[in-house]
Amino acid sequence: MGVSKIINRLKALGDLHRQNILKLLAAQEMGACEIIQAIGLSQPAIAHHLKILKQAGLIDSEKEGKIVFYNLNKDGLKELLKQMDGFLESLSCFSCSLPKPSPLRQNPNLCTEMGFDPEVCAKMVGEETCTKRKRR
Amino acid sequence: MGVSKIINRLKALGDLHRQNILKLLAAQEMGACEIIQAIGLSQPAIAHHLKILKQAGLIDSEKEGKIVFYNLNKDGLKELLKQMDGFLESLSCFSCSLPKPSPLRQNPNLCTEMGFDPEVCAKMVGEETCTKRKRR
DNA sequence: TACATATTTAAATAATTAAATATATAATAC
DNA sequence: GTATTATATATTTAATTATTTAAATATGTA
Repeated sequence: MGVSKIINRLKALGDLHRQNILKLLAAQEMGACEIIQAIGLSQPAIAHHLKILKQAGLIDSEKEGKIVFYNLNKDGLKELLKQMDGFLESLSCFSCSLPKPSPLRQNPNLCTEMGFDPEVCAKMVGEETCTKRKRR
Repeated sequence: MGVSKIINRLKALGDLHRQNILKLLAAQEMGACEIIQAIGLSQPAIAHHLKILKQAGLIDSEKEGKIVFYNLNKDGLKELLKQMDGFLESLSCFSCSLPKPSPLRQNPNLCTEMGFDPEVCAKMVGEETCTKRKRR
């Protein structure tokens, strides 16, 4: 359950309604029908947002009778913070190293000639993305 | 510059192409034309993504001659981590308090009767959102 | 004039939403 | 007990809206 990918969590958090739902759940546990009333969207729309938040591992649900109760998944939220930290770490955000200058600084014509080193690209974002496109 | 809202930053980060651009810039500074070749999207599409990242304060740009060079905005990225931490803090993710149970636990009929306390709602997500909808 | 990038425009795609429908549980009638 | 009705939520469908994209155009620089 606690293994949602960071991209899904970021997308889930990148919506104001969903952020508001999280804020409500921070105040207290809520049944779905309460969330509908509080947010003011239709029942299917709320169900949709709750599903996205659940799949992202940001909330939990528990059914009691005909009511489904929702709560924050604090572990999932904390894990997202760790994921963010790891992502920024991978971008060397916490090291003081100055960025390596682009080869274009030395030779501005390089852009039309050969462009960015495909090996470095493949290393950063994966083969498929980088080799797909042929030089013009 | 360093004051982008968290929602814009989350939206900016919630796209795989844009994450890949950040990863490329972690390896080195790049001219826009290099990024185009590395990612394999059209020039206008890359320009669009770069604009979104710039507006979110996640990258910087510097023009030299006809080439625009892009770099990570490490301060912006670090600030986002702080914003995330603050957001989770506001959700009490780091306190051990058990969530207050929904009043529906006691009285399952409350949902059709009166629903969620409008005052708590307003406090969490703002007046507009909560009072808009009239009780049925 | 040629090149690098940004902007505008229009098309394609994806996300959001509400209406309609389906499922499950509870309450009531018989 | 079984049937019936009502309630809570999920799912499906279709419409709307926002995002992404490429083609065309504009701007700035060598």
